[in-house]
Amino acid sequence: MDILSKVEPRDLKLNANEWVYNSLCQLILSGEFVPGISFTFRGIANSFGVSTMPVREAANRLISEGALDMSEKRRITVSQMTQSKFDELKVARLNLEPHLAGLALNHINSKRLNLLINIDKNLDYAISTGNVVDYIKYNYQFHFGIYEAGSSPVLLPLVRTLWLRFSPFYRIVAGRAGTQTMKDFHKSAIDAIKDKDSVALINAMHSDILEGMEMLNESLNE
Amino acid sequence: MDILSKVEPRDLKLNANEWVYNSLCQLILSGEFVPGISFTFRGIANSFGVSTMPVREAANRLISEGALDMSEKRRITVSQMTQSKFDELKVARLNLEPHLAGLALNHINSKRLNLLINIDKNLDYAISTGNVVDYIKYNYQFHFGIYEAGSSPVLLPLVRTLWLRFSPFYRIVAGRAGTQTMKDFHKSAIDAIKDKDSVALINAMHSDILEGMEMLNESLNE
DNA sequence: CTATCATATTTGTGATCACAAATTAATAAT
DNA sequence: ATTATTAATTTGTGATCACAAATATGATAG
Repeated sequence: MDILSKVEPRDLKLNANEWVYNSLCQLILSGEFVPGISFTFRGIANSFGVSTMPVREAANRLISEGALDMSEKRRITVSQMTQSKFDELKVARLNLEPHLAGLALNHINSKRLNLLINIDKNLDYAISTGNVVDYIKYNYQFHFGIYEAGSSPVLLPLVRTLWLRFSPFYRIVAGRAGTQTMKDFHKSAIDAIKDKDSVALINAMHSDILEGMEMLNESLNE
Repeated sequence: MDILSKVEPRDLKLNANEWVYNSLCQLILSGEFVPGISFTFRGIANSFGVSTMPVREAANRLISEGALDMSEKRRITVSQMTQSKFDELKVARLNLEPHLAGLALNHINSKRLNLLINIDKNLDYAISTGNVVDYIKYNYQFHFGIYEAGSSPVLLPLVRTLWLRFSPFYRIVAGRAGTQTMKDFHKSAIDAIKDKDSVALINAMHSDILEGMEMLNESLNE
């Protein structure tokens, strides 16, 4: 698998293991890694042109975060989803993310608001053209564009690990339902941000997550 | 620091890095590690009688989970608590743990119930005798005795990382307020389990967490 | 006694090596 | 052609080494 072409070049100020970790995260969050795909330490190390050492640190971290599995004997795989895991992810997202958005609200300035509006425009375009890869990317950017406005050193990394777990499954959705049926509540969220209405934002995010997870859930059961 | 004497001997079926990881977790969760205490990879490796390799994997994992910090330049420390981190931990706990308890309720059989009753007895004794170490231990056992009854592959590890973050601060509480003022809602929780009353259990856990975190919070501000 | 600078030590990081265990390929037997 | 058995390869794990950067130490000057 050609990995280097899909990954940011290494910033030499960063450690090799951080570079590999960030890159693998990016590949997972963008839906580049499909559930079931498998690797080896040496294989990833060769792809990145580093030794196995930084790969072990990066991959082991992702394994401990539940994004990857070390299993099926001696292979690193993108975790398979199960119904019960999915239900827990849904609960965790619904209970944490709206609150996280609420915490961030007061830190969203007009510059960031415009950024969000722009991201949402790109998202709509991706939906209308059926571009799943872009849909996944912009949806992530929209949510974390809100969350990252605040500084939440505990909740933000926690929520990121949730996204690492379900993101690989967007690809499956796309293969089945396409993007045409996708709904979101981003417009309501943007309005709530404009109004600085915390309750409205929390409700919008809750609805958005619920809608998105319902959609994913349907694909899971087919 | 003499670590080996406070740690389970190595089970040779386990990898060295898992042994080190579990041991460090145990030391953190039991309040053995106080905030600010610092280590080096080589130091820990010597304490455990292994090379730095498994220590790096274990410690890096704990760092990524937020339990340890690699900072203050080249030292591994138990993270300092801040008010904002604490508030986030409180929110996360209140939003996840009661629900986790609710999921577990139907899997708590009479054997486990008796175990919980017994743990709570030991907890009361620890409180009355001012034994903080035992208090921390039995409080952990009580909560996770409930949570672990269900199988929650997502929420349970998530919640465990929250406990890894605030547990070191019990020691500070103890040094200030003692155990005498400690209240809990374990009796209500036990009653709810007996009645198989999900709502009552969720409420009891919520109150218990709120109470415990309020107590910790007071110590944080002194 | 204090502050400054050069030296020595210790640190995390990444690469490489050794090894047993597991996987895969190749061979033989039916 | 299919299965059983053996050989070859590849795997994760842990130990060791090299090295630059950061820390600690000690000497020197005021």
